[in-house]
Amino acid sequence: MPRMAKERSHESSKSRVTMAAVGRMAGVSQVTVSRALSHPGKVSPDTLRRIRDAIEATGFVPNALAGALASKRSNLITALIPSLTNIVYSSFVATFSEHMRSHGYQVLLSETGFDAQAEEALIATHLSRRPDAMLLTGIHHSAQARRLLLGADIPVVEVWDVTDSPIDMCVGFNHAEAGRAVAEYLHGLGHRCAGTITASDARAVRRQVAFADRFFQLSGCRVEDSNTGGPASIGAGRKALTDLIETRGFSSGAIFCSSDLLAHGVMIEARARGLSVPGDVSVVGFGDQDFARDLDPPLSTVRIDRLRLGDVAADALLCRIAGGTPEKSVVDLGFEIIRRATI
Amino acid sequence: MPRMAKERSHESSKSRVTMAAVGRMAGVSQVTVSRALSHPGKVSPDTLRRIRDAIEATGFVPNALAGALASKRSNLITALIPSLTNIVYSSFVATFSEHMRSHGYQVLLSETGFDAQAEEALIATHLSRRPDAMLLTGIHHSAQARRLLLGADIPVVEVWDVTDSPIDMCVGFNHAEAGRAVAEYLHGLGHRCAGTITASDARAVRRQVAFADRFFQLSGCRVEDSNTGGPASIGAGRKALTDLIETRGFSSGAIFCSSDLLAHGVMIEARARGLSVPGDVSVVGFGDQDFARDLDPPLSTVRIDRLRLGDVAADALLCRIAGGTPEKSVVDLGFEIIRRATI
DNA sequence: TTGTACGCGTTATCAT
DNA sequence: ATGATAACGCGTACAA
Repeated sequence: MPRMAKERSHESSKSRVTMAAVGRMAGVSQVTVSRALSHPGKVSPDTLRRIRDAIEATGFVPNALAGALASKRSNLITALIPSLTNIVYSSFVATFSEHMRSHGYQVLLSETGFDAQAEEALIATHLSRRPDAMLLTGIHHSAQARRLLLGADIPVVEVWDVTDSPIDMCVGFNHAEAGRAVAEYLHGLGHRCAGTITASDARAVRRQVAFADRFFQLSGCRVEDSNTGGPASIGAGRKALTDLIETRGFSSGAIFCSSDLLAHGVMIEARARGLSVPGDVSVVGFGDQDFARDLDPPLSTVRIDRLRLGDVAADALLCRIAGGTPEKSVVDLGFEIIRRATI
Repeated sequence: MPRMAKERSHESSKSRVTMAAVGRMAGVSQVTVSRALSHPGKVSPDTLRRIRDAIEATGFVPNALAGALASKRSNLITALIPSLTNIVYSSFVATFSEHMRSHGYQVLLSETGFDAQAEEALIATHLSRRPDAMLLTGIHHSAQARRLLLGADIPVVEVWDVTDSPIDMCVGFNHAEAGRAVAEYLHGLGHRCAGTITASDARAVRRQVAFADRFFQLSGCRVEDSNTGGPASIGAGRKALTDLIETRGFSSGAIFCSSDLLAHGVMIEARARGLSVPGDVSVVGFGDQDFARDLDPPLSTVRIDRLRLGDVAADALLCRIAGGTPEKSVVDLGFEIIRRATI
């Protein structure tokens, strides 16, 4: 009994045209197809044409998995951010991604939800894709996360914060300094009473604590804080002002919010309560989101150059990938207090 | 002269511990390590322990590229959305990603910037990673894009719109219907004069056109439109109301905005001009973003169940990946007009 | 329960 | 300018 040709036991129906197939059609070997794609100059114009025709005809799309496996370069960058829906992070990562894309890299993005355990798990998953570099948000990571990263031995940039001991490189600003600066600024403007509204974000809390300490130091006024217990939103800001007023004895003064969104909520709630801004309550946001200048009155805030942050982080990674050493492994981009009409 | 061992010409310093290495340390072969990871039940408890110890000791992270190449399953889903910073899309994709993650898939995300050419290029790049499925936003794609997708022969879901001829599956709602519904709703409320404010988004424009046609049909009022010529924002909304009033002769009536953000801008600008909402101008947004209910007055809008959209799209893909056939290849999720205090 | 052999589709090296 | 060949690190089939 004749043995039948063994069937492919593994029938997947996905795209199956390979460089070898393209090569056959063009009358060359697989290697030449590979060369035609990566070093067109090293292939004769005539074969190049035939290969391109064959690619067109077959709809060939190179298999980047195989390429990465063979070359040990995935052209993949991995990024972990706390939240996709928080525009502060998404706008930053959009810049970062575009910068990377223009250099031939794709960015694999995941949300950690501000959770270090989730981050750790994601780091492992991401590393399994063998990224050429990785971006993390913040400087606090689980011990295992650090171990994994160190073991992976790829460029890593931590953003939105600064530290003397980055895993590899870091780009951001000092949150405690920012909190203190706002305290000093408000005090300098004559404010003697202040409250804070803070979302549940560790960096926001550090700003708040620094603000409260410094403001107390300067004015002797104990700063009441209302923590939203969740992500920043306009609704959370309204609730928090209510909380400050109704349960924490806040009557008037300045309010430092951990985000512009909260500040916006404060403005709405204040108006609804018949309180004037900045007459009865002054408000300072954080982030200088684009709507801040468009509110009425325009919102005072702290500007972080998010786009620059994205670019600097991307450049740092690209530099290290190229084998270089960045001038500084820690870049403090600083911040800027923007005075508008709410203080 | 003795031949020296050939050097690895290809020194990359990245993580190089393999299953084979783990196997050596545990005293088993590479396959057994592979099995220990994917089918722990098929490995004796004792070797399983030794393998796990070895993994722990070496910090082994499996190479998903090699795995995908061998198994023809990448556990990667690719998604293309117009904008990362537009919360309407980012909140949807966050749900989608989380849903996929919980099923063992990672999502590779890119922004098209509402540009079909950019989309086409991104589709090719994404396909090179051999995703197990793909998500696209919208139903209009370049001919080449369709060709690529069809050739890739993977599940595809198109979201945020519906059509009778999806590439594969589609989940969304009918934009023209939504525009008409708002026109009818406003007319039913007694409005006889209306304007529109529209961002430069093809779907938004389709809603606007349908709205204008229907409203004219019902009331005889010619609907003036102000197109923002860019993405939606509060600032754009303020400008557009100004434009409507100062250059298009709009004095009072209802305004249908293509997004809640624009509507919010309209409310701010109206107040700044001493116009009352909804007394002088009534406003309807689109999207029901979470802040809509927190504005003062609360914003009327059209709700799209974005989270459900993300879940349904994910389930559709998962179903097809599992080899099943979804009950319906086109799912119309509809929309809901939410009346709050601005109309 | 475990191992051997092979193939996945590409890049790198060396030879022609 | 082009090709042959050997990795790359893992899954799958099959044998032991």
